[in-house]
Amino acid sequence: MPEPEVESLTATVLAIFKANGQLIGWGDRFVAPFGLTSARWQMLGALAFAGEPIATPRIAFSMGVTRQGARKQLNLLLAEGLVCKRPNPFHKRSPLYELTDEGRRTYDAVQAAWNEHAKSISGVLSQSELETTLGTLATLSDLHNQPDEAEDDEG
Amino acid sequence: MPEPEVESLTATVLAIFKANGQLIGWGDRFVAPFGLTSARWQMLGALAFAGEPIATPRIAFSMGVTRQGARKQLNLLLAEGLVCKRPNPFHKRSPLYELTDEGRRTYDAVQAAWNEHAKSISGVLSQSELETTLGTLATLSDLHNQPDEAEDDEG
DNA sequence: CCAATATTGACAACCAGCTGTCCGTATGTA
DNA sequence: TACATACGGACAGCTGGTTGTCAATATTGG
Repeated sequence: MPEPEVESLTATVLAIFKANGQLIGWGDRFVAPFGLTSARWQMLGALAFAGEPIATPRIAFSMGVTRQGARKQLNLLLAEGLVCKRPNPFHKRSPLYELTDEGRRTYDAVQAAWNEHAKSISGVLSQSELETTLGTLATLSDLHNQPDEAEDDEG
Repeated sequence: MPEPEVESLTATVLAIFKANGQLIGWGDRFVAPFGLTSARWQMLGALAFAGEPIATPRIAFSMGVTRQGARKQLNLLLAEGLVCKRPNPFHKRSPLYELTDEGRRTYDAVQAAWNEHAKSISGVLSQSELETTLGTLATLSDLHNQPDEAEDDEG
């Protein structure tokens, strides 16, 4: 039987895996009426959050996925007309991406629905709980990130 | 700009996605020397935790994945000799699974290494933080599980 | 100006989940 | 027993992530 701190950590990691699976599944069902999937919703969100045309590698970094993973979704969203390319004045082969009007409308509609849902469950999760959770998740992410991509060791 | 409670929830969900990705990647690297992947490590862990021969659907439920997902890993582990079938006296087509000696040895070795790692980072995450996080993740999982398990508030 | 190196998109292969379908086996009920 | 339903394995196909390789484009150094 391992020490209690090891058990807590193990349980937390397993809970992350489980929550991830549940949330992906729920998200897929949630945005299906809008013609989206969890992954595309997330990508639209990253583009909306960026606020300006942005290239693939930066989007990938901001989402914590690889360049190729982001590229795949970006190309799919491009084919669906939710995202458009803009020429990158600083790089001929790496265009910038931004939401189309339709992409923006779709995203806004989904966000309105998400806002409703989030408010409806905000009663059972206190702000401080969420912030503690956020901090723990950030720490765990940080402690297990790629050694060559970014090393952020302060302390 | 959404309300703060909605923002916290959104940030937490995104942090779950990110932590999940980082931990899967880290786990793959961590157990590669043992000839495992994150998914197989998890499966070995579920079998070890069960403590007795167990059938596919129960393992799937305990891991929060589908029957088919669990079955796939189980068959791969079977082919690798880390897991073995035992006849199920109550169901002819659904055998029970348990660790082989090699599976047990491999799992024990990985767990010893994990124990080391977990202890080494237990200093930066307090017990109470982990427990709060665990609770939040469980609540989020519960609120977003399959609709036939529990109802959602979508109107 | 040219050579060496780093970035980047495209493509392929792979891993690990999911769903759907088919068919055999259990189970409950009349 | 007989039938209807539920459960579970095999298989196929899809989604979404990963890595590796290659060719084209930037960037840097001599």
